Amino acid sequence: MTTRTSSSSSRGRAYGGRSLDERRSKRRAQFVEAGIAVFGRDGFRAATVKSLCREAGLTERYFYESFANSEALFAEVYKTLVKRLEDDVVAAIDAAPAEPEATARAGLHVFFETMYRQPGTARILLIEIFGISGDIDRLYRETTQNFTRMLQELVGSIFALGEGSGTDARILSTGLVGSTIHIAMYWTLNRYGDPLEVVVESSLALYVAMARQSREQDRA
Amino acid sequence: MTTRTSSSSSRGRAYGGRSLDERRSKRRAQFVEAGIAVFGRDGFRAATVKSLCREAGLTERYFYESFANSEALFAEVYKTLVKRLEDDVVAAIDAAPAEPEATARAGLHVFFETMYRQPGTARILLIEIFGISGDIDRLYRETTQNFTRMLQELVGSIFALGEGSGTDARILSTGLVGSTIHIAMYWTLNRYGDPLEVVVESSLALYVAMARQSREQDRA
DNA sequence: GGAAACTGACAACGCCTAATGTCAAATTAC
DNA sequence: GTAATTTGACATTAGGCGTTGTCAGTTTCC
Repeated sequence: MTTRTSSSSSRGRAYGGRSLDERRSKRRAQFVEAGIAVFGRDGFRAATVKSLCREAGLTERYFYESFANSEALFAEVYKTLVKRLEDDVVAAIDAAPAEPEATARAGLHVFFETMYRQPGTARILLIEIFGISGDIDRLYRETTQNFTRMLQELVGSIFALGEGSGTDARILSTGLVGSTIHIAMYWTLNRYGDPLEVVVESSLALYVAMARQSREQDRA
Repeated sequence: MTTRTSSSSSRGRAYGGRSLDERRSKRRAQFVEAGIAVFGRDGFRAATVKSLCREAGLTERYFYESFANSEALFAEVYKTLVKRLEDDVVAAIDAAPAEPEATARAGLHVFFETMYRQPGTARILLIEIFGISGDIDRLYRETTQNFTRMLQELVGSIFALGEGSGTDARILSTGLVGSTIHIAMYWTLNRYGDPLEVVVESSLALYVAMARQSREQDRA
């Protein structure tokens, strides 16, 4: 039992010109990058704490300083990659002509391009995420729901996914997101055998078809 | 080094009124059923050889008689469940009115009903299948491609997924299959919060929309 | 300059698992 | 009936992994 209080001056002093918080968060970031590399290359199952430490150039001790276990790191890695992708997609959408189809095309282009240029990211976002644990399943579900909601707001307001004949707009959006994810998965698992543009246009076609269908049903 | 040849009469005699092959294949089947139960309940990662043996009511020895490891059993379990689902879907399609939309609806209904009634099956087919190993990834890819091909043949010949504006029919089918899978996944992870019929109709709407789109493009 | 905190390399403990081996009891063939 | 095969329960081996601990060397604070 230590009597040292948190107000003690001996706690968290500078080292190497950096404060404790700075050092800690830098190490944490190193582990996240290491996780992106290792999980993307070897997969979650094959990744060990030791291999993550080796990749990060740090020791186990600092791993447990920031993460309870490798699953916690994986969750952080996943969130980081989703955030980066989301930012890129939003940036592309903002830069695109303010027209529904062009907007969707721009977003999809960035999405598939990322999957193509960063196979590790693709593996983590599309494949490794499944079957790790209940918590990770929940993370996936929440993330996908966020994306679906974003899709409904960004594109859905223009594309107008109407409800007709016993369908549900959220499920329709889920289906569209799923078609894109699955095409990406298929593309990734097939080592990117089809040209990027064909993949983008095919994926886009589903959105366009659904939008047109909804428009006609709104009219009726 | 044994000098016993395969023609020896001492090899594979009857026991309990059954031949060696019968006993072996029965044990094998027991393990497959146990795998369905355990993988579906606990997931692949949490399943151990011992737990599979306990569930099957057999010992490790017989496990290794039929399977090299738990991954091999998982592959067998997956194939078995896919086969059963495929048979059910085909049966429903054959029994449905020979009209495109009714056919698709019947198939989707059986698919989602199975996911609903057998959550373990849903978990194995939709979630556990990912990230186990490269071999299992390949199995998933091949299975999905088979389903996609079946979709193109069964429904695509009527729905006519035409190629227009730089799209590819196989990728479109992949997208449709993906939308269905993803809706099922979302539905499963959300503990079946939406009514079965709404899920079926929403999933169907994507096929119908895509078919209509293709028809119009064929005309042009 | 010296005490205290920090770092990094590595040891070590304990746990779990896959996979193989042992052996007595049950069953069958001759 | 008896020898050989089959079965089932259990032991054993070997190794990997997560996690915590040790300790000498470095940096900082006063």
